[in-house]
Formats: sequence, structure tokens, C-alpha cells
Amino acid sequence: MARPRTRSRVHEAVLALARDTPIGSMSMEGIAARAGVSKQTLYRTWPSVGAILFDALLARSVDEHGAVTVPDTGDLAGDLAALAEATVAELTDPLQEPLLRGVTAALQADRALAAQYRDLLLRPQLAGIADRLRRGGVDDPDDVAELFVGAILHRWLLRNGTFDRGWVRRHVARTLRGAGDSGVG
Amino acid sequence: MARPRTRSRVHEAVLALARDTPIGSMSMEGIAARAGVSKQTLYRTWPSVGAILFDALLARSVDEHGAVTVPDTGDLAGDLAALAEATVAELTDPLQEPLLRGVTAALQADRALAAQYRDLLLRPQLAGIADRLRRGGVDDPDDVAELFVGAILHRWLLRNGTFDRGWVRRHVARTLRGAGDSGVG
Amino acid sequence: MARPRTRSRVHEAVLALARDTPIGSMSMEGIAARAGVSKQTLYRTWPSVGAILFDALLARSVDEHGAVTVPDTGDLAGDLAALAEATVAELTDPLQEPLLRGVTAALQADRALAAQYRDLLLRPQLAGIADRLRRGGVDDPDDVAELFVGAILHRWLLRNGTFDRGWVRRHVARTLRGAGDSGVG
Amino acid sequence: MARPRTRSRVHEAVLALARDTPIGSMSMEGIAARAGVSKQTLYRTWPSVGAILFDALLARSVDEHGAVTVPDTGDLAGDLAALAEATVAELTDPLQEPLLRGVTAALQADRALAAQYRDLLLRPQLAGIADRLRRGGVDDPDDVAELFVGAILHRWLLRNGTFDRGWVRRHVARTLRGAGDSGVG
DNA sequence: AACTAACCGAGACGGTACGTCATGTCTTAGG
DNA sequence: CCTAAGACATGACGTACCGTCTCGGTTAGTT
Repeated sequence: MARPRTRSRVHEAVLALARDTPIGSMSMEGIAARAGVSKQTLYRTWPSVGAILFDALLARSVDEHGAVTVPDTGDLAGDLAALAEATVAELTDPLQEPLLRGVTAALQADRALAAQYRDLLLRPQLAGIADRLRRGGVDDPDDVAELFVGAILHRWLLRNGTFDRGWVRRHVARTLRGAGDSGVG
Repeated sequence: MARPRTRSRVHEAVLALARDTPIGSMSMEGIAARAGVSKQTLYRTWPSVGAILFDALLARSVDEHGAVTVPDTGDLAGDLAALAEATVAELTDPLQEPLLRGVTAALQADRALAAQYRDLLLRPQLAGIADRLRRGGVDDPDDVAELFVGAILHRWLLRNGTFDRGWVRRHVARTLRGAGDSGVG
Repeated sequence: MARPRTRSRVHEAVLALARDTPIGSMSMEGIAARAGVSKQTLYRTWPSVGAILFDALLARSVDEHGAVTVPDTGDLAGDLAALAEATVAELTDPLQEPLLRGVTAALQADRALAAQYRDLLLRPQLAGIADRLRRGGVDDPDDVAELFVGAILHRWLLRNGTFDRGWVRRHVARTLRGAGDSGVG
Repeated sequence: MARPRTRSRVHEAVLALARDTPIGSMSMEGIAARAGVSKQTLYRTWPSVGAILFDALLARSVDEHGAVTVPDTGDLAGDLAALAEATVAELTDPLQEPLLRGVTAALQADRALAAQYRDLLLRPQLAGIADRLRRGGVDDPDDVAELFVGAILHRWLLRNGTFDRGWVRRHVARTLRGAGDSGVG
């Protein structure tokens, strides 16, 4: 609904605020001020701060076009490790982390937003991973994808420790073992 | 700092509100009103809504005394399945779910609260599971516990589907396979 | 800054409260509620209860337009007596008295308000009286005006007795004698 | 009711606060803290901040024992001028002014306090002046005392200018002329 | 010397108000 | 016509005081 120009100004503002201020204190008012846009313009397009955060996230993904691009070199374990590293990098990137945490928090209270998030971001990402697993010969790729992503998210979301390289390698091995063995890649 | 009477009144109020109103709309003011307590009394003891939610959660765990009691019948797979069922029941219990989602959301923006949560609730729970796994002959019980819990949390938190009995059974099997085989229990 | 509609609603509210409740208990919150106006709207225009009281007083004076209209019949003593009676009537009018006491109290603690009061209300009133005195042939009209008003204010403000007709007559005579005698009117 | 030790500690606290902080912001809580006394102790003896201020004022007068001591040298005009100078000095003394303004403000909203003030401070002071005037041959000494004090109070209370020596001299002359001429002293 | 009051500090408590900020709606000008 | 600017009612924020209410400890005068 908003003009592309307005949209991008809002996205920039949101990213800037995510970098500079605590996530919890982001407000429609603050975003409007930072974007040099009136509050009304914001409300005309987005119903809440969470929705704006999500939209900014989405725009980022779409720009770089195509949610997760899972590598496929033929070496499944290696590819998964690379993917895990990339995911961890994204989750802990100082620019992205606040955004992601903000959206995750918003999801807990806003079912509509949760549905959008699931359909437009989460499912495509999981599907990408599942596809790679399937090509690697894994039998129940959807569930294994969940297993793979779940532990990473758990650790990140509940702030239960950091992600070192060793952990990632072991995690991949464990996940593949859980997958039932499976082929070589 | 607060008198026990006050504390329990606040906990009751918080539980009642969690049941009756959307989580996101819980406020210090609303809690005070519902508990028949003054705002200042709230602030004297808790710095935020999230802290109250967490305290209520903690009180619940402590009352029933001893965080997670992991069953130990000698049948590891069976015990894990029972534990998973119990966890899922808790996560989807209409009384507890809003509380848990509220706390999880708060953790994203409040590092101090996250640290408390980690030390007082999360770690003990994971340690309980890891102990059971260790007794079952699992080599790296901490990581496997994370794998076990991670997928459940991922599905619940991002609202990516429901938990049917079949899924739980398969999840346990997958986790144990990931554990490297392992003993019989 | 506030819209005229808002302004007048606030003035009405303040007058109503001054009539119905003890002055000391007037609050921004109470005024807002009575006026059907938000607190923010109040603060956007007035910094304190005292400022609102003063503004209401000012509006009253301005509406009836032209602060004090000192009578001039040629009979100075008579005119001063009439003026004194009018002043006393105003000071003891159940509707105005609380307002005036409230403002006077506020002046003691708020220098900015005191300056406004002096410039916009007090000085014009004294000047009006001084003019009449000057036309009556009084030499130092400003100081005599102060003498005239001072005793009245002293009695009223410190609640040191009432104002009967005899006292007023004698006060005028004394003041004029103090003026040095002077002309006839 | 309070022990003398407590009383004096409270008085000291009030004087210190009057010196250091804006009058309007004096509170029971603040006084208690400054005096190292509990709130309950305060309330047991004084019903309000105004009452404490007044009590401190009273204690000061009583300590130096005997409210106003009007000089009597035989030269009425000179004595009045000296008295006026002393009064002005007191009113503008940085230590006393805030106290006096605070009490005056409190009087406007508290009739009980006003009555106490009138009987214990104001009337004795006026009586002292009236006595001196009577001894000087003035006919209606009470009213003239009011005239004398009124203008000073008016100027001070409404912050309508300063008190220079010339003004005081002229004010005394004017007052005495108002007194009907009178004797020489 | 022991007893008995009254006085006292400390501070939790239910409240009211403070002054500020954000929400979502609506109105008013200006480009 | 769309927009920024911003007034507005609403309501929550976190803080400060209010006046009341225990709770123990400590002065003082009695006995």
C-alpha cells in the first residue's frame, strides 16, 4: 500500500533503530520520527511494530532473493555444517539479531503475525533444508530438518551458550545419525 | 522483600490474567489492580511484567518442588516419550501456555531476566534430562538433551504445527539414534 | 497552543472544582477528568495547576475586558470607597475566593508565575487606581495605590478579620489623608 | 507531644530544606529523611508540612523570645522606620523568606493553620505595633498598624518590587499622615 | 532495680498524583 | 489527492508522597 519510497525509508529506519536502541523500546512513534514519515502513513500499511520488523526482515530476504539457499556440493555433512555456520552467523550478526529477537518476541503475542512468519519465512527455509536432506537420501527429511534447526534455535533463543565450531560439527553429525544413517550425501 | 501474602496474591493475579486476557496486554497497572495491591508494592519487588511472570512460573515449579522429575523405569525410550508428552502437555496447557510465551518473549529483550531463566529453570531441566540420558548410557548427554528439547521448543515457539503422539514417538527414536545408538536404557 | 474549545472547557472545569472542592486538593489529573480532556492536553499548554488557575483568572478579567475599571464621578473618596467595596466583594465571592487564594499560594513557590501575575494583572490594576488618584490630585499615586490595596489584601490574605462597611469608609479616609491631603477629587 | 530533641531535629531539618530546596517541594517524607526521624513521629505531632513550617517559625520567634519588639525611643517616625527596616530584613533574609512564603501559601488552604497563625503570630505583632502607635498618640492604632504592615506585605507577597531605604522612609511618613497627623512620638 | 509506658526507627502497604510516553484516531494545512 | 504535522482521548509507564499500619528497640519515669 505504501509507496516504495516510503517503504524503504521505513525499513532503513527500523534497521537503524534495531542497531542503536534496545529492541523492546521500539515504537511506532519512534519509527515514524526516524523515517521522517507521519504516524498515519505507518498505520495505513502496518498494524504494529512487530509487523514492520517482520516486513523489514522479509524485504531483506527477498532482496537477496530466495530465502535459504542450501548449498549442495554432494557432501551432505559438509553442506549442513556450512548451512549451520551461515545460520549462526545470521543469528548473531549484531545488525540482524535484534530484528530477529524482536520478531520472535512479537510472534508469541500475535497469532496473525505468527501465521505470516510461518508461511513466508519459516516453512520455505525448512523446505529448503528438507529438500537437501532428501537429495542426500534421508527418509523423513522434514522432521530431520526440524531436529537440525531446533537445537540451534533453542540455544540462541534461550541464550543457553554460544556456538563454537566444534559444537556445530558435532551437531551435524548427531543430526545425521538421528536421520537413520542414510546415504553419503 | 514483599511479604509472602503479597507475593502469592500477585502470583494468583498473574495467572488469572494470563488465562483471561491476551498476554501482550498485561501491564504492571493491570496486575496491581487485579491483585488488589499498589503499583509501588509491585515495583518494590519486581522490575517488570516479565519478571513477575517468571517469578510466578518459578513459584509454580518450586511449589511442586523440584523442576523436572524425569521418569526412570529402565526403559529409556519409554521414559523420554513420557517426558516429551509431559512437556508438550505443559506447553499447550491453556493455563501455562500464555505464561510461558510471555516469559519467552520477555527473555528476548531483557538479558538479566534471560540469565535468571537460564540458571534457575532451563539449566536444571536440561541437567535432569541429561542425567537420565547418562544413566541410559548416552555419551554426550548434554548435547543430546538439547537436541531432544530443541525440536519440541522450535515447533511450539514458532507455532509450526501440533504435537501428535506419532510425532513424539518418532522424535524420541530419532533423538536416541542421534545419541549414537546407545544402550537399552 | 490548545484549541479554544479545549481552553474554555478547562476554564469551566477549574471554576467548577474551585467551587466544589478544597483548593489545595486541585490536581492536574482532577482538572483533566472534570474537563473531559487528557492530561497531555493540559501539560501541552500549562505547566502546573497554578498556571491554569491564573489563566482562568485572566480569561475572566479579559472577557469582561479591561481589568479594573475604576469609577470616576469626581468624588475621589466616594470612588475609592466604591472600588474598595467592589474589590472586597470579589475577594469574598465564594466563586472567586478559592481561585484567588489558590493563585496567591502558587505565586509563593513559582517565580515565573509571579512575574506573569505581576505584569498581567497586578500592575494594570494598580495603574488604574493610580490614574484615578492622579486625576484626584494625589502627588505620589503609585505608592498611595499600594497603601490602599495593601491593607485590604493583608486583612484578606492572613484572614485577619472581616470587611464591614465602616472599616472600608475609614480605610479610604485614612488612605487619602496619607496621600498628603490632596485635592477634592 | 514529641520529645524536645526530636522537635529541634525536625526544626533544623526544615530550616535546612528551606535553604536548600524549593519551598513547594517540601514533603513530610523529605523532612523525616533529613531529620533522621520516622514519618510516624512526624505525623504524631504535626498534621502537615505547613504545620511544621509554622512550628519552626514559632520556635524561632519564641527562642529569641517575644515576637516583635517594637523600639521606643520617643521618635515615632524613627522607630517605625527602624521597625520597617527590620521587618523587611526578615522578609528578605534568604533563610527566612522561604519559610515565610511556605507558611503564607499553606494558610490559603488550611483554615486551622490560618487561625493559629493569626492568634499566635500575627495578632501579637500587630498589637505590638499598635501599642507603640498608641503611645505615640495615634487615635486608631490597630487600623494604622494594618495600614503600615499591609503595604509592606503586599509588595513582598506579590513580588511587586523591592524595598529601598527611600521607599521605607516615605512609607512611614505616609502612614503617619494617614494616622491623622498625630503627635510627635 | 525492675517495670511500664510512651516514644521512636524502620519500612511495607493501598492509594493518589505526578509528568512522560506511546497508541490509534482525527483534523488541518500545504505541495 | 496525498501527506506532514500534530492535537486529541486513552492508558500505561515508573516515581514520589500520602497517611496508616505493624514491628522491635530504646528511653524515661515510675514503682
